[in-house]
Amino acid sequence: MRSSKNRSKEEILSDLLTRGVEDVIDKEHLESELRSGKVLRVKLGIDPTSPNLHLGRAIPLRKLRDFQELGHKIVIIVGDFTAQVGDASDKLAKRPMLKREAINEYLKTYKDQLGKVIDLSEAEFRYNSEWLDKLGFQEIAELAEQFSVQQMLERRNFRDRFEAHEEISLREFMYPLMQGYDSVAVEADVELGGFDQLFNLKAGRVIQKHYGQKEQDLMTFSMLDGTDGRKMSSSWGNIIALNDAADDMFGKVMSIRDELIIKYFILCTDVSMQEIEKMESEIASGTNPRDLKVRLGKEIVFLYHGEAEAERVALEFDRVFRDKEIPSDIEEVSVGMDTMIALELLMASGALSSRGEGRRLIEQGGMKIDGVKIDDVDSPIDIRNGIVLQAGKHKFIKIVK
RNA sequence: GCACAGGUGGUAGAGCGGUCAAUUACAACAGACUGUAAAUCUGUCGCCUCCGGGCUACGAAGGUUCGAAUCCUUCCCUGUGCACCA
Repeated sequence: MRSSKNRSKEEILSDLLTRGVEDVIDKEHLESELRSGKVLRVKLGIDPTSPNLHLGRAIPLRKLRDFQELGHKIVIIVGDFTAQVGDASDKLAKRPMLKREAINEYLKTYKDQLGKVIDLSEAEFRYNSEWLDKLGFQEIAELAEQFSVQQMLERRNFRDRFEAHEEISLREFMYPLMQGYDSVAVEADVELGGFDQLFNLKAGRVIQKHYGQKEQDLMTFSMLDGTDGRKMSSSWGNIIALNDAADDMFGKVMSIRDELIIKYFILCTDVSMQEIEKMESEIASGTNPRDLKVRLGKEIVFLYHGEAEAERVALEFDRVFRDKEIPSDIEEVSVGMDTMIALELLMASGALSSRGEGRRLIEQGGMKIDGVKIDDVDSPIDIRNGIVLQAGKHKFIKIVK
């Protein structure tokens, strides 16, 4: 875990309850609990539905870290059972059920990723198959009794689909029940989630009450937009993954729209709110957003790769994209020839998947050898050891014999 | 079970006998410009090509036709409505 800047408890506390927060229920109760000195059990459910966690998913994780720093116990529910069922929260249409093998596959990589944000050694991990596998129909029926169809249909994405005559599977109604039952199983005091989780989190309160437990408080957070401006989601392919290589991570941050900069600062970095507000007014008064975005990129890379990498990567980015120089560390490909036709060389470099694509790239002026544009598909290239082939803006390959 | 609607390229979603490798939007890629891999603008966006064209594609299999993503048959799948619900 990369610890946050030195913040006082009071600072953590005020950030915790407001920064990037959409809802807190019950706010007064939670606040007094937090000040009571009691150790709270703070739950976050993670469904292993894709191999990579991303910055959006890291938002509640970062909140968990805050709770940890305040001395509370965090409980990560790995939704190995629920992942098979599929949540409807973030989908307009229903989600496919995942195969068990796929889930296990995804799970393998999770702990490393989680460890970048939270302190694993102090976290409690539970798999919800532990209790959900055992639930019988009797009990499920009892859970279901806690909700009416009308209540379910009040949920926005169910209602919309209902009105549009689209399918809503009964299975999807079950999901909040399961998630709620998780809260009972681990006796959660607080549950966190994205804004889209509000309904599910509330269901947890109802179910806990049914089991005679104290109702959990809940917090939801703003959703993060991805690199293309749509909500960050693995299925859109617009994610910045916690595992992304430092260069890639920085580059992706630089490719977000300017309008998202502040939101990213709030949701994905430890930069203080005062400072963020200052930046906001700087932007308004005409500061070049690029500079702030660079700062943002560094802050984010810092969190997941450390300070040295953050500095390095920012310099590298300037070198390659501002000054148009050649990256310092590039892939090498060896070709066993003295001279090659441009297209053949391009294909041999492995940078592209089809020859048509290669032709296009050359015709569009995207192929360079040692910085010199090659504009004819057929032009012969002398292969000297170490020449640098550039295929478009991003791909650099060193050619060796 | 009955009726209806539908299955098209990474996604959404047009096309409804030839002019369809398939409108458009988003995503992606390239170029210009810039402040960056922002924004904007331009171009590209199935595979191969000796740039003439060739090949494979519109759920599957057959069929009609000189010619089908488009019509017919069967099958598979999806959704909605209705019926059934002791």
